[in-house]
Amino acid sequence: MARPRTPLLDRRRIGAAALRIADEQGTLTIPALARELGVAPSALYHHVSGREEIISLMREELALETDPADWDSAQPWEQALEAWARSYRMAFAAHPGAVPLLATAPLAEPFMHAMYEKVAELLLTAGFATGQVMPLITALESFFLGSALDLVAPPVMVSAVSRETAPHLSAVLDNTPTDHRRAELAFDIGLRALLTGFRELVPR
Amino acid sequence: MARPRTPLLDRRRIGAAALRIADEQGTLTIPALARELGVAPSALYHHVSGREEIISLMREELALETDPADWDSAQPWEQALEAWARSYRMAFAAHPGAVPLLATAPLAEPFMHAMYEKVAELLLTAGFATGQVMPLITALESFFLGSALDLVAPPVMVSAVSRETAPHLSAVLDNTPTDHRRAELAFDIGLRALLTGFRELVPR
DNA sequence: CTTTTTACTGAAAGTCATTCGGTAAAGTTC
DNA sequence: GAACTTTACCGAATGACTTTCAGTAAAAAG
Repeated sequence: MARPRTPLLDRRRIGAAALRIADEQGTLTIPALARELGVAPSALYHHVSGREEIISLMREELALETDPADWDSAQPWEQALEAWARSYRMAFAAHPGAVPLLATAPLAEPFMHAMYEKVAELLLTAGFATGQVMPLITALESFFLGSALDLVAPPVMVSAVSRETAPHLSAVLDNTPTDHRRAELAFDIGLRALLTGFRELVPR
Repeated sequence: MARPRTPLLDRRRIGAAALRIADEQGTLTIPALARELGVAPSALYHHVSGREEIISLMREELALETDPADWDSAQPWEQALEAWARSYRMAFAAHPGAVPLLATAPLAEPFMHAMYEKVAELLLTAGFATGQVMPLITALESFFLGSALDLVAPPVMVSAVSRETAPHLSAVLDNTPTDHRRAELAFDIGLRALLTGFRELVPR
């Protein structure tokens, strides 16, 4: 019960386990994470500086789950952006319980740079102005993140009393699915709108 | 030191003080909030059920800060939506430190209903199909929330090393402001794109 | 004036993140 | 391969936090 013959922990395993815990329980505590890893809580601090860094590792793990082959910069930019969006969304949708933790977690620089470089090149070759590219990327990512949070947002319920005071809302909600398709529809319509809006921004 | 001659607390004061604390310190703790209110921590539990509810009160306070006169459903729908968006954004931008807490806070039903009812009516009279309205609202709100989170996102820095490995990103970042205009530009371009995208969705 | 309700205090319980000294195995050096 | 240094864990301890609960005295109600 001192040093194990083979290391039990590394940053990768910690991040993956933390993602599992947060996904199942909706929160992340060091004791729970240590239990999942079969280790004492204090052992974690030999590999990470603290809870914040663990959450960053989770975000990293999520980034690794987005299949990079999903979107190639060979395709026309609209298709490539859409593929990026869907792979982004799928990663978050696979871990809804962890989304609140991940929403504010900074992605470590090398990961971010790799992704942004790829998208930046895509948009530049598509003909967008240099000064437009970063705002476009940020706007897209904001939408992705907001949509991820929407995955765990409490569903809007119209009670009987408000049915009279909010007739339009009631009618609208009657025509809105209550299951997972609700968030999906919103994502689809928003993504489509963003892409058509972007198309008109390309200098000709 | 028992019951005060006039109540020191009510839900409104608690929410406002909590918003102040979170905004200044970036986090919210019950002791800090109690101190701000000149009260013992346990006193708060006579007015709210716990920390979660306090955060909802903060969200409520924020909603009250959006000037309802800012957007009238009398205007053409594009202008009204844009006004809604800007008042939404301004409220969040006024409390950047609190954004991470507020991002996942559910807004109490009466507030949400009032807002949604107004937007739903707007979109319905604009001619959108009933089944489209809620996805449109959700997509917009996702973008707003994501943009709010972007307000407190760490700025992307291109270190010297990545200048060679990420040439496109470097060029793009050189043409991107680093101050508050960064998030503002992204919001503007995203909002514009969403609105033009929406316009093409109206059944004729 | 008596009774009940209200709005607070103070102490205490339980959980959590984090630190630190100890320990034995693994790796390194000669 | 022996002596050392380093590594990767454990266990205990600290301090902060959220929440509960039994008082308490003023306010409000009857």
